[in-house]
Amino acid sequence: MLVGMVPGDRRAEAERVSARSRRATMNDVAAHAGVSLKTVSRVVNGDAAVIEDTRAKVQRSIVELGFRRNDSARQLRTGRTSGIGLILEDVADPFYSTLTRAVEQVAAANGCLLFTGSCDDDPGQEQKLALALCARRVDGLLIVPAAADHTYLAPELAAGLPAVFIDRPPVNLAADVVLTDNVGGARSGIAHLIKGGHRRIGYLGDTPSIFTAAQRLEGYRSAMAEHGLPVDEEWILMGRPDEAQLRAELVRLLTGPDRVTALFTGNNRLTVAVLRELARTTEAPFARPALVGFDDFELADLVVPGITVVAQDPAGLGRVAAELLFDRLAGLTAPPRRLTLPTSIIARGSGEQAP
Amino acid sequence: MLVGMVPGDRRAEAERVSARSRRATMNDVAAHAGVSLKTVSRVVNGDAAVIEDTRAKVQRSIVELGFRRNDSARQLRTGRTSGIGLILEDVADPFYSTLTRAVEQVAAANGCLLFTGSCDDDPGQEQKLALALCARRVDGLLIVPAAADHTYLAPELAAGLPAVFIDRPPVNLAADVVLTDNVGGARSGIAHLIKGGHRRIGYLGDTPSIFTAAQRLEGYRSAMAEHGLPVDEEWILMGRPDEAQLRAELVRLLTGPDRVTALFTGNNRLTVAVLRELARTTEAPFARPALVGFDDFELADLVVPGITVVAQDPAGLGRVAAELLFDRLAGLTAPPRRLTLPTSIIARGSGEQAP
DNA sequence: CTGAAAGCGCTTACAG
DNA sequence: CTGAAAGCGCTTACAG
Repeated sequence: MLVGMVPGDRRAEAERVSARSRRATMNDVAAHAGVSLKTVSRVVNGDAAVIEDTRAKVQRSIVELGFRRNDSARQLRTGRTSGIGLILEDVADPFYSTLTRAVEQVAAANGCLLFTGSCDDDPGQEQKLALALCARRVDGLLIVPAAADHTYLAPELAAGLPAVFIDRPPVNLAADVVLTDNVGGARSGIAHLIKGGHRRIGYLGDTPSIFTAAQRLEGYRSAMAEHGLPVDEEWILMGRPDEAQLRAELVRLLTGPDRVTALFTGNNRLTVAVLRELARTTEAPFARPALVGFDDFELADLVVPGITVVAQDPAGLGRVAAELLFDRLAGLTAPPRRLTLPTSIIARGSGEQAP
Repeated sequence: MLVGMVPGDRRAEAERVSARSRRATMNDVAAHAGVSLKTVSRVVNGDAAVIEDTRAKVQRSIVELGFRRNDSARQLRTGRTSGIGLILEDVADPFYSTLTRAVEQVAAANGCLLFTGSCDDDPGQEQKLALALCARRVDGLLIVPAAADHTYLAPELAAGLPAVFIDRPPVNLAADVVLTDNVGGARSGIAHLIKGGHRRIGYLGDTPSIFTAAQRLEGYRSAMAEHGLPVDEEWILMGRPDEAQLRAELVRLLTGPDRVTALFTGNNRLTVAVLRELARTTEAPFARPALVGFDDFELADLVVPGITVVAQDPAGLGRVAAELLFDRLAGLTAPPRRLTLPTSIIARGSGEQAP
């Protein structure tokens, strides 16, 4: 008992604590209604085989006692949790939040709740989240992976857990995966610039160890090669530069006799970062380049000129992956599948600028 | 057995099914290691009081059997799920996804996983999600409410469930809530326009039944009144117009001798919708008004002119609410609290345009 | 330092 | 249409 409590407080606290530690159970409801535990279970689960009179009596006891079924017990008995987990880089990123919403909708349609967890591209965090979800016995797992090795999941998959990877394939693990056509998307974006007359095209991509970043760079190289254009390695910039670095690199790329006339940015963060730098330099030391970005983003149509993008389908990735997961839960047995979603070019002006 | 299966398939399927239905338990590990169930429990939970030799033996059995603790059982026994739920309008909206990320971080810091659910401002959906989470016995609930009545949660709170409301207060229920200073924010935005010389200011807000929409409108009215400016009710537009309606209303507001010289938009969806309409009408039938929007958004600095906003702190809302929730879980007993987070004006050009 | 027994709150399998 | 018994896989309380 805390210092300064009066007797009334003591009772109030005892009630609070006991309320917290003990809610009405089916047994309590059964006793209150004068029926058996099993009959309460039938009523709670909407089992038809209960006479209306009994049902009403039980229903009254349920309301009176504030009973709500404890799903932890149900989960333990049935082995199903009606929950799935989604692990991604950062739910605050519009790409991932759109994907999350699509997953949520498929989950809801299948009577499942959704756990979400951001791992910030940290392999350790991914593993920690994934195994925590496994311990909770989620019915399935959806992962935008950060790890470079997924053998840690092998025992879980062997035990029957279905997992679907999104946007990047699993490593050292056989599992379903849903991807964007990164190579084809980048290739089409570069081809678009080449068709517009550009022959010297700079490429800014994410850290090359990231699957999608490597794929998109490959698309760039293959498009250039297809059109018989040489690539100067100085035109390629991979990583996550800070503002100052980016600005310096842009100056380097966009000035001098060997400058590029167009830029391709490998994801929307890079596109926006480049836009911000270009906007800051109105008294620019360089001519504004043509620009095509991988990934659409809100307001891409409202800046001037509008930004031409290679659009992915984040909602489609989430939806297709979740549907595949529920196919597995419904009993689909087939070798791991790899699905690839197409991209589309949305021309808005920045990519149609002449050299 | 499916048609076309060969005996090998049958065994494979049986193994798959049995793998799904039966994982190694602590009992299995105990038998395998030749120790008692309790000792396995001690090892799994990192209990110090186990001699190293025993610990290693158990650890080996755990790995060999692919054991992972079943948290459903643990949850049933302990009454704690180490999970919290977050219900909001739409996780794909940047405002909510930012908020979600902040909640996730606080949850992770407290060893909790996070359930998220979007209810699309549908009261029925909110209730369904909330009660499903209650049945799972989440340790706490975070709600951006859609419902106009929360008595349905009273039995749950009475049973000890802590709940914190975010962005909008609960109705007919005593619970913690974290709000944005909507009245003050809108008032400061309007005052900013008035200081710039505007006397005729149009107001576009969300459906007035939404708490924040009503509060912000109140801020508009009070700022106008404070400065002795009359408000023509024709200047006020509440709701969610489609493109054609919005365009018609903008033409009405922005043309003629009685036109307004500035607009205040009550949320970022309206701000963007207005921007889109203004951008479409380069051969506009009206002069471009000054514009201040409630809510910041990405790229607000990249359109021309940059958009002046009254910025909220979505991450702050999520963080503060989650911290309050964990304070309650840590035993804080105090009357329900109402916290209000301040807004700030970010001037970028659109709001500094002269009448 | 280790273990045997009870029990968390449900559903399952079976009986009548 | 209704019920008594067993058990899901852990942790708790207690004993030695």
